[in-house]
Amino acid sequence: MKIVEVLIEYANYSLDRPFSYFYKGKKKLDVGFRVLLNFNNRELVGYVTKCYETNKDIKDIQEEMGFNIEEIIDVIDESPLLSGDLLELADKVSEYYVAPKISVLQSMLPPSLSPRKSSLKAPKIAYDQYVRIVNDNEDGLTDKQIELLRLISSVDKVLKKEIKSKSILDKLIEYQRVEIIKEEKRRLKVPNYEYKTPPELTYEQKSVVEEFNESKDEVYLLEGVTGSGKTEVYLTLSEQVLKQGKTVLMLVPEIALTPMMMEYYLRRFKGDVAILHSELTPAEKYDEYRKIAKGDCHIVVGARSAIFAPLKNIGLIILDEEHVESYKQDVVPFYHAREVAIMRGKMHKAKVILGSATPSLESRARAQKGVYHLLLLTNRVNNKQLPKTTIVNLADYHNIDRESYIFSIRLREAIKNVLDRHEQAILLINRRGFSTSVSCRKCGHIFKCPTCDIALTYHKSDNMLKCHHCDYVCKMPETCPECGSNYIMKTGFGTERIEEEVNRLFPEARTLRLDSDSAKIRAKIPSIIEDFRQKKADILIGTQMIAKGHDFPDVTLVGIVLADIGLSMPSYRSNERAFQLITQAVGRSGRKDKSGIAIIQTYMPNNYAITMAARQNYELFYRKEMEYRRIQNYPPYSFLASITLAGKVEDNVVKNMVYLIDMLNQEFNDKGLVLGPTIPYVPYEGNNYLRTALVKFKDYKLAKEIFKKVVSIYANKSQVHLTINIDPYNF
DNA sequence: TAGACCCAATCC
DNA sequence: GATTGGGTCTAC
Repeated sequence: MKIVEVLIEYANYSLDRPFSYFYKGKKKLDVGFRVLLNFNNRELVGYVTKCYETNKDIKDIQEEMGFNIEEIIDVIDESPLLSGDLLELADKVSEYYVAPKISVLQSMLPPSLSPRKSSLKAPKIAYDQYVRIVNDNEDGLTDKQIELLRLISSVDKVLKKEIKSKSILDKLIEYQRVEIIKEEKRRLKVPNYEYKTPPELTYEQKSVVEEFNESKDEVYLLEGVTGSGKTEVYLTLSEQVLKQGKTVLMLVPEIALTPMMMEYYLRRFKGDVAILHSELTPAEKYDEYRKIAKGDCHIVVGARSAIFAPLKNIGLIILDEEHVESYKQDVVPFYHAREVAIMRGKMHKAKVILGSATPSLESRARAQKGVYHLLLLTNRVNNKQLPKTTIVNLADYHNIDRESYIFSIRLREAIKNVLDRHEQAILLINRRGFSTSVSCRKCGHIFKCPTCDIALTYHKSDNMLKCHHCDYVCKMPETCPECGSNYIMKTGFGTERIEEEVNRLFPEARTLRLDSDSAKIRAKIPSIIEDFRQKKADILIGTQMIAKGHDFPDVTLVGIVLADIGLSMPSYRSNERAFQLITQAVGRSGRKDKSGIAIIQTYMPNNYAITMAARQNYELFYRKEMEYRRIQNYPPYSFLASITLAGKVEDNVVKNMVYLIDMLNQEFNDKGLVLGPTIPYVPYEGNNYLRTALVKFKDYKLAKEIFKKVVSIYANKSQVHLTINIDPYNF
């Protein structure tokens, strides 16, 4: 008989401990297996963390333990899901982020393997059936049978479904001349790109590669201006690592950029590459994951969760565009792929490269202190000039076009010039939809999301009101639900409105729009980008999706329609975000032989994030922003953690929060600053009222112990539910 | 996390 | 006296 300790699939602090069961069956069972079990009258999936053989009587065991134990219902897996090193990593992640351990395991594994009940219904291995020769003796066969036998033997193996004459095949199988073999199928179809001879590295790229090779440091920050050829450095170093017999983990930020990096890696390394990103179907993820686990490939290109890819013997981990916020998971366990990459790098003794043109302040500060090794690429590969950039002050009415309240005279003229010259333009507005808020002119009622309590955005294309935080949608009402009047007012604008405005002012222009609405349909993003690259449109309108990484040779104008969005967001990072977005967007303009221009419209023309971005001056921005962070005592000068309480009764939540803040103040004493209770930006979620406290501190170890204490106190409170977010981004 | 259980309020 | 609902407790 075996005794197992399991973690239950509920990611809850009060259940974040092992539960014991026994197993008398014959199936293989060990640490890392999923099991089906009965837990408090419910059938659930558990993850085995301990497993040992015993000869003792169950009665005695129960006596020893002090409670009754049951037998598990069934063993789900035939082999352990996670290798020892990934398990160790899971421990570190759950420890650092003060997160329930099962939540980490659940985020590490693809849906089909995740320790939760729903994984049992998720896609399984798919097989292809092949026909293969066993014996090519033609004696006693009919001519038709011989014909098929010869046909099959001319190739190594053939897909069964490609053989039309089923009855002849059946005979050949019966006579044991051929057999059917099953092979695991790869459901993700990757294009077969042609290999291109890599370009000769520039002098600068070469010296970066050399500096990297000669150094023994663990973490590198590769800071390279847009177009300085970071990708080629990644590819070169990846190739080196592969030659040493080690593997490479390449992380990219989200969908919009993955296809490009995928293409580069597939071109260079062909079938040695597995792809793992959020846009894959569960079946595809499962296949890729298994392919990696079996050791069938040595490179993984993927988004955030790919940091947990089951690669063995990792030699190099690269995070491209390390500053991008999508590396931070915004639900439990709230991990940041960069931090996990560094943890994993240490475990494997693998080097970690963080690459960006506009590094996050924390990374750059660590590089400054020598914690990371700074590598610089300062020249653009093709000596492309930086675009000439103008900031237009929207607060000055002289600048406003009479016929359009969205475009200034300057931007409108620039668009016209681009169209006249048959070049292309990109217009960026970091907000999708048509109008950003809808209200009743008569009674002032603002249309808000019933589950999140934030303003709904009007989408004209389907005449719907949508919540940009959850997936709530409703038809655009004709009358006000409060007072019945039909004076409904729409204010603010997003991508849809810009597109309409462009079509009105420039009816001859062909436009394309790219935001997460148009990207709802899978695979539409690459096709829109490709259409624009092939000049099937003159103007591309979009959100930040279009700002990153893409290279459009004919774009000579980038217009940022309203740079202020994001700056007004209540976050200590809003300047950094705005700077990064504008810098990236402006960098899209111009080509080799002719420099482009960029126009930034704003009501805050003197904001340093905007002025520094216009000049593409990272260094100066970094210094100014660091100064601000130092004065305000924000990261990287301190650690940050947010604690949120959620509950059905608002009063209750507030009272508990006040009590919690009191407790935090006592615990931290003068070693931390506790702020709150604050009503978060999304104040209401899933029928729960939310309140948040923010803690600034310098001593991480101390804070972690305090948080653990807080968690243990709140674990069993049923009125309020507590979550902790270490290094949060939205405060 | 969610079902069981308990107690009180509410209904006929 | 039965039914409903909310809050609390607990799981191996």
